[in-house]
Amino acid sequence: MEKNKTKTIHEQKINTLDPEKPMFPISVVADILKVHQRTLRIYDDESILTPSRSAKNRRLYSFNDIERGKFIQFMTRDIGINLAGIKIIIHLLKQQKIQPSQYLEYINQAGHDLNILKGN
DNA sequence: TTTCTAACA
DNA sequence: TGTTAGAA
Repeated sequence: MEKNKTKTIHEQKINTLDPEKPMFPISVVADILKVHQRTLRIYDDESILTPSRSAKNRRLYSFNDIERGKFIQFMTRDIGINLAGIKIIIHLLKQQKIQPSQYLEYINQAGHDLNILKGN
């Protein structure tokens, strides 16, 4: 019937939902974040968003990587901070062990507190 | 066909 | 930031 069924349903479910599992190629992420692939490669070069790599050296982004990407876009587009600033902020968030799923909430609150939000 | 790096506009 | 050449 089903070939290659070497894992239990339970294990497969865990794999599917693991937010750190590298799954998406650069094209998909660029589309989701509405940025050029070039931009994602620059983030990678600058150690701002560093996906893992496949055996063939292709970038593979996880759900958490995409959350980090949304956060980066929010900071660049809505707050107007540059990459040097983003680099520092990400470093601080990491130190404080803030999870990627909370990045947007965290920085949005900070933006309101400081009245530095553009638009919205 | 897609992604890679590097370089140029 | 966007585009492209050439390789893999």
